[in-house]
Amino acid sequence: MGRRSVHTADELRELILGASTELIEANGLAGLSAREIARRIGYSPGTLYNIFENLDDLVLTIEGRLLDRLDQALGDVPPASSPTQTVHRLAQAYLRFTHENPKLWNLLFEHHLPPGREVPAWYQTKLEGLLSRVENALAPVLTRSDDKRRAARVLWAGVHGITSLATTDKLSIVSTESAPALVDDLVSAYLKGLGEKQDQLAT
Amino acid sequence: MGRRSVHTADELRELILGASTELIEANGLAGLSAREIARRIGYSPGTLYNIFENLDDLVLTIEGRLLDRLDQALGDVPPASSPTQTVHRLAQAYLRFTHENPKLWNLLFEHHLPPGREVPAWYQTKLEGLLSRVENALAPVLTRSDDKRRAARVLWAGVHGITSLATTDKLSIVSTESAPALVDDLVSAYLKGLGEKQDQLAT
DNA sequence: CCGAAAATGGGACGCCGTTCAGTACATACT
DNA sequence: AGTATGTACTGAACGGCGTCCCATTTTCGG
Repeated sequence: MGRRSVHTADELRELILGASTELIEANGLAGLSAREIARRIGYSPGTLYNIFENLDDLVLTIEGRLLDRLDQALGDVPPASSPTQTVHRLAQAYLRFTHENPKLWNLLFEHHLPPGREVPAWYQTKLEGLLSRVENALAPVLTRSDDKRRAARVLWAGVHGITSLATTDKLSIVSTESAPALVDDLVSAYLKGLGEKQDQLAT
Repeated sequence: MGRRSVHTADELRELILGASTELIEANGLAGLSAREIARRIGYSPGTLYNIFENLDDLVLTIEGRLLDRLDQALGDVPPASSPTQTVHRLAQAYLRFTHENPKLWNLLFEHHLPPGREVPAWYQTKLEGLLSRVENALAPVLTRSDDKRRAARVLWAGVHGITSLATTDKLSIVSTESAPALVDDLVSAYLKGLGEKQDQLAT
């Protein structure tokens, strides 16, 4: 068979990404297969390889879009009266996002590149963009940029840890329902502790 | 071929677990395959299924032993002068353990059971045992058992988040070298913040 | 209208997990 | 010692997978 031209390359690309996303939302990374994608969109497996280098490339594309969506969700958070409150809002928005897209979110951690292959540069850039949202929220309260960097990373990792344990079947040390309370507790206690430390340094 | 009886069932079990562990340490879960295990130990793939129900069963067994090893490592941590210091030591011991066994540790999060299958009861028990080590360390400083539970979970999840981001290729928001400092920062600021909260409640 | 380029299908290769019938061996019994 | 019994084991088979590639068909430029 030859050129069908019932879909443009871009349309085909979106078809593939759409079908892939559905498969992942249904069954995680394990539910994804080139053959199943092809079946769903009515093309043969080989066609996928005209558009994506391989499945890893496809998955990275989906991950990129997911990071964009999270960035947008965090961007939609209105700044609150205090930096502390803003961080709380960001953390809860992150939590909400992961809760609404659990399988897709897990993709970021389920998926590994084959040994030796590096993550693309734009991927790292997107992550830094997300982190900088937290850093900016912390700016009024932490002036030293090293402190800001560290605090943002600790908070990010902490919230990630909670959501990661909550959305993973394999050990719910943390239940889905308790996650928001834990996140609040982490953010408030950690920031309070940081504040006290600063006071000590100031005296 | 018939019974070889060059190895007892227990020896065979250990051979299989040993080869599997090596494969995972080399290439993560992706490096594990029933056929490759069989090749390495000089048996046919079918033999594995006399001893383990399937690969998931085998992997869960490895995970169980890993959790036991971590439990032992945490048990070897000597109590410090203050509860806060003890928690610091526990956190650093956890970090060290994951750093020394990165691929094996990642197994806990890479591996998912097929949909519908639940984690065995002993697995949950082991996890609770680990958590209770943190709770016990917090006991002198947090009397309300709810507070203890929450604080232990937040700390556990927080440290997990940091190590998880540090040991994952796919985005090193956190570098391996900076992880210990982040863990210290998290523990000290969080506990300080908790202390202040308590003071407030006491007044 | 024809030739060239491009897109696609479909089969092939070498993997995978898992199952199972058959076989060769060790043991138990006579 | 010889035979019967049961079991540990093999190896092939099934249906799946990712990826590659060639033949074919269709579209487009001239």
